[in-house]
Amino acid sequence: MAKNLLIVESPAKAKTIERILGEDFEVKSCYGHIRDLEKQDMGIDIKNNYKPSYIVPEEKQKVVKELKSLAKKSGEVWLATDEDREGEAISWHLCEVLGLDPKTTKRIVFHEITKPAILAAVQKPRTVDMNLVNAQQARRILDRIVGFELSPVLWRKMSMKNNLSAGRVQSVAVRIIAEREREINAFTPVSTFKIEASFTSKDISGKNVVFSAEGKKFSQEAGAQEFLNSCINAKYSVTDIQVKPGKKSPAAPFTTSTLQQEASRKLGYSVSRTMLLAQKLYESGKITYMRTDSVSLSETAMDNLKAEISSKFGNKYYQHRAFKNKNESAQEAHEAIRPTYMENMTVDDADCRRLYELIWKRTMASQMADAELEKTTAVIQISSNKEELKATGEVLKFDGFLKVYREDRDDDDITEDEQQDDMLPPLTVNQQLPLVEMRATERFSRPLPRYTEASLVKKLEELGIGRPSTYAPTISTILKRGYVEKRDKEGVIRHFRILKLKDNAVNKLTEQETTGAEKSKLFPTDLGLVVTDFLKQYFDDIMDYHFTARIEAEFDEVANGNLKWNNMIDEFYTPFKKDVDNTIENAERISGERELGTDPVTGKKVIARMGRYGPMVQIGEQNDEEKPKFAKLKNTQSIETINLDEAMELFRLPRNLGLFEGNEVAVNIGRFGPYIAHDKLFYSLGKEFDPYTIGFEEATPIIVEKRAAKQQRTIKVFEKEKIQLLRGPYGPYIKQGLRNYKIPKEKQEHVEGLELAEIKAIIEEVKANPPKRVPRKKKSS
DNA sequence: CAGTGAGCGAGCTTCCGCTTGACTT
Repeated sequence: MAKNLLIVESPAKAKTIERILGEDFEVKSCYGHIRDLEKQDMGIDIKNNYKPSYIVPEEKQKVVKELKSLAKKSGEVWLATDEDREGEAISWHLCEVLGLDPKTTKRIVFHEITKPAILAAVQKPRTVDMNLVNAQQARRILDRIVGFELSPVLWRKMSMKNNLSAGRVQSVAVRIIAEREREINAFTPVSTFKIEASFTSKDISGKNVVFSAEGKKFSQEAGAQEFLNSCINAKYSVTDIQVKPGKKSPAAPFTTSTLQQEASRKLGYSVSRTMLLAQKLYESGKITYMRTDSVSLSETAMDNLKAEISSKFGNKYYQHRAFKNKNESAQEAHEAIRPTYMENMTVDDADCRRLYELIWKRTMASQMADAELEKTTAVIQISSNKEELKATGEVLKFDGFLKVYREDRDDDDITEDEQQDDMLPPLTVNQQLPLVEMRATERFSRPLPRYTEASLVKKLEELGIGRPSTYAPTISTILKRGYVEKRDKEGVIRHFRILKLKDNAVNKLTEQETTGAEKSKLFPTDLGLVVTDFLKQYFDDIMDYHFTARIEAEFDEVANGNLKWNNMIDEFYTPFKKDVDNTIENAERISGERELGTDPVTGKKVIARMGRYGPMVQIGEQNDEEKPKFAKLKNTQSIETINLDEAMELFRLPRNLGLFEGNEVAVNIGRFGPYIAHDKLFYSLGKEFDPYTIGFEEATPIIVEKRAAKQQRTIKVFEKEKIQLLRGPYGPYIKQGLRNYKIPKEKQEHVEGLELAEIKAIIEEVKANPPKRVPRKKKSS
């Protein structure tokens, strides 16, 4: 009898399942979706009740062909795609393409790749759930409509029109970044003076140790001053000691989002790097599937963990825990991310090791006992006034899960008053405490930090926007489109005041700190800000943070069979299309224009705005008799924050530094950054040079050095034929005009001896057999 | 590689969500 054919989405899963099911089944993978809407006319027949037209994309034709021929030969086809909306749709598309009847074809589901789960699934097949499929079609069609209607609006209305795009997910992601930036710009720090005193007491071994206690906060320096004055010559004694038990519980096992967050905080990985490494671990069978929103573990895994924890740390450290998903949008088609075998504490692959160990620890900790703490608070009385001081300390009584893992937190989750509690020395009520010193330190409130890739993912997940498989690609998209940039920001120096009471005298001093420094954060570009404002103005519905949640509720209604998908789409499309048409008709071009003031020399208006090639400033207007002068903004500047002085500074380029070897030395900023132009040649300026201040003495050595370096790279030149023999980073090569030609390996050894005829032959050879072009790897974060 | 900032308008771009692929500048 012919074998059964069982189709899953992932090839790695196929292998495992084939082992479990044995001889009767051949298990194959369809590699995700096999069909998509065609691009012509959006792939949707609006007039015909939104009828979708699907095609098998080029890159999927091989898989589809193979599945078709296997299906023909097989006894029965089983559909085992993931148990979620997308998985159901994939099963239906498979029916359509393989000529199977969705009403009778066996459809099975499982959430975990374990023998009991899969054998149980095979025992109770169902058929494709068309309501769920329709919910997916509605999702797909709505996303296509939003993306393919909105993007062209941007092409029409933006002066910078190079493949701009808009979409349900990406545009809201940019909005999140844009709004945070504006909050930060609008933030005014408020300072307070916090009282902190340090005392000495004896520890258990009788040694004198210093500990600190905190008091009132004052909003003004005068209040703090007055308080410290009142403490001169005061005595301090303990009036009360309270000891309270506390506990800490471990976090749930990893989902895609929490893995990305922790790998970012603990290992400094970008979201895409985390996913790349996780994919490698998954493909080599080391961890379970890495694109998941589920926090649950399989029974098998739980048993495995119990045994592992008990044998490594003892029964006391084990605690059974079943985690529930707090996230309403979760579809839970898979397990949480965990090691496949807990007995493997690490992996050989050095690249993957740190991520694996992180997953191992988090999984382990999730089934371990709470950590037990003891929190001590001592109240300290001041003899000369009514205020009290409080000293707090924390002692770990039982480490529990902290033995293996401690979760990191984002800056914005840590409240201002929180502090790291250390141990207190043993204190007794009525004990007199000698004061070391008391300080009132000025502290400034801080704005929320800018988003990292990972904290953006966290925010998107909270809003139910995007899916585990799209978090990393979404970030790549908004970076690639130039809506957002990932970069560092240097901090600025700020002074703060300290009032110090020591030896019965109060003194004032000023210290400085760096504030506002950020590393690898997401900043909106002017393009991102301007496009966000535009979309918010004309499409506030789609830009609403809860838009996705709202339509998800409707997709659920479709999935439950209470709503027809075409009706749902029509309800959305009719008003949306009206907005699109109205915007195209009436909206002004997007410029983000901001008037900065007037040029002190000419008295003309100075304006910052978006231009054809990016953000810029201009003196004068288009209609003036004289053409306006233009200058590009620096990378770190923004239309929103640049002031008149900074703008005028930009017009100082190009600068002429004088004559060198009889030719002018000019400095300017071009398409590729700052450069020196000299004798028709260009020399890029490194980061260490500032084009606005660089002088003749600094500029000429750059010319000389770069020229020498170029000489070194040049092996031979044939002026007449415009052929150069050069040394590049990949070895010697031939350059004729603008084209480069690779020199065959066997001839690279003696390039110096290559003659013109031989070189020409190589060029002809390469032209005749052009090297296969590999699609350039997409730049990812 | 290294200007530009306006308009004409051919032909093109674009979405989200599933999944991995394969090779030389």
